[in-house]
Amino acid sequence: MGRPPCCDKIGVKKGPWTPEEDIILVSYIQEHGPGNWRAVPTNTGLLRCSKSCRLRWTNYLRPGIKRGNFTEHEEKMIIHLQALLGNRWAAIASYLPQRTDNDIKNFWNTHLKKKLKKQQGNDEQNQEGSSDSQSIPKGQWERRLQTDIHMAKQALCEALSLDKWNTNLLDSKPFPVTLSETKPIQTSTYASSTENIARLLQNWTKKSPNSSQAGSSQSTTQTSFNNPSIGTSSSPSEGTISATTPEGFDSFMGFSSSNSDVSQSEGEPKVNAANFIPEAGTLQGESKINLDIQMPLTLLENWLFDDASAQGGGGYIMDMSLGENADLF
DNA sequence: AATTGACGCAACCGCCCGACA
DNA sequence: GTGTCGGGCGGTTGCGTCAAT
Repeated sequence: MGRPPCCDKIGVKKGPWTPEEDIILVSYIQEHGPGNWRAVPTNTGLLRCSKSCRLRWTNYLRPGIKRGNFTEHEEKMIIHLQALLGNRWAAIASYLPQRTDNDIKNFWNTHLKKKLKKQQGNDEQNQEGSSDSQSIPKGQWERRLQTDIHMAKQALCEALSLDKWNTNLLDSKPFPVTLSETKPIQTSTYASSTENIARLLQNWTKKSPNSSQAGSSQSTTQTSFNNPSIGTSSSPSEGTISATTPEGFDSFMGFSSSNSDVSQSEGEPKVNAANFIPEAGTLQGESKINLDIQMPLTLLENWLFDDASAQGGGGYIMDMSLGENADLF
């Protein structure tokens, strides 16, 4: 059987997070950086499992998360990447740094799965048993394997160029969300707010410098979020920057990197490519596909390119269904 | 206005893997 | 070489919201 729970269930709170808990967690991470999740509940006094803290941070509190509707552009990227990578949401998410794997997974399960099924239902030459993503064609497995091999190579490359990375990190663009950009806290829409709680917190800490939690972390508010080397420098993989990946990937994929779709719909603050922040990639896709960014055209991207060519190029990617993709192999 | 079913999302659970002693 | 631990990932569930009846 599996391992015992990461923490005893007695006294561990479950369910939705409260604003207070969020504030405590973010304050702590601002001071200490993400990582060592085991110590978070004990050090913060949060009655939460370490996993719960980590998930809350990565899926909701982490700076740079884009919420709200998926754009058509994102949707098509997800469809294609899912066809290539399968349900490896973390890997897929690394190409959409503003989205969490959980978000993508949910979006896939609630929207795209149905959409594709419907699409294939309309397809006259629909073949039995091959429609769902669960049954992965043999060729796709081979590609997966090749992806993994490639990732391993990339990891080696990265390991050999760590110093360069760290230098780049320190020179990298600071966390783009400034206090002037933040909006007033809207407590009434807390849970579903499109505002990132971290932004709220930055605003909050500014507004209430006397608060014990915020006060102690205020001096680190900017530095922690601005400087990715703080608190995360212990992990080499967390020092990677994926900021250029989506752009390069987008442009490669034929999407306009200046596409306004990249920015947010439904009233969210616009986030352009320049607003990709190191943490967004470092804390999300982590060590795997982020490695690809060192090479403008990775093997994976070459595959995509091959696929595009095989399909006659143009906007095929946009319209490709899973079944069609399966036929490629 | 009340009920009900569908939908979407946040969070949890179980398993796996790598690091380390 | 082995066991333990911490972290990550994918699948699943629970609950709130909203539209249809």
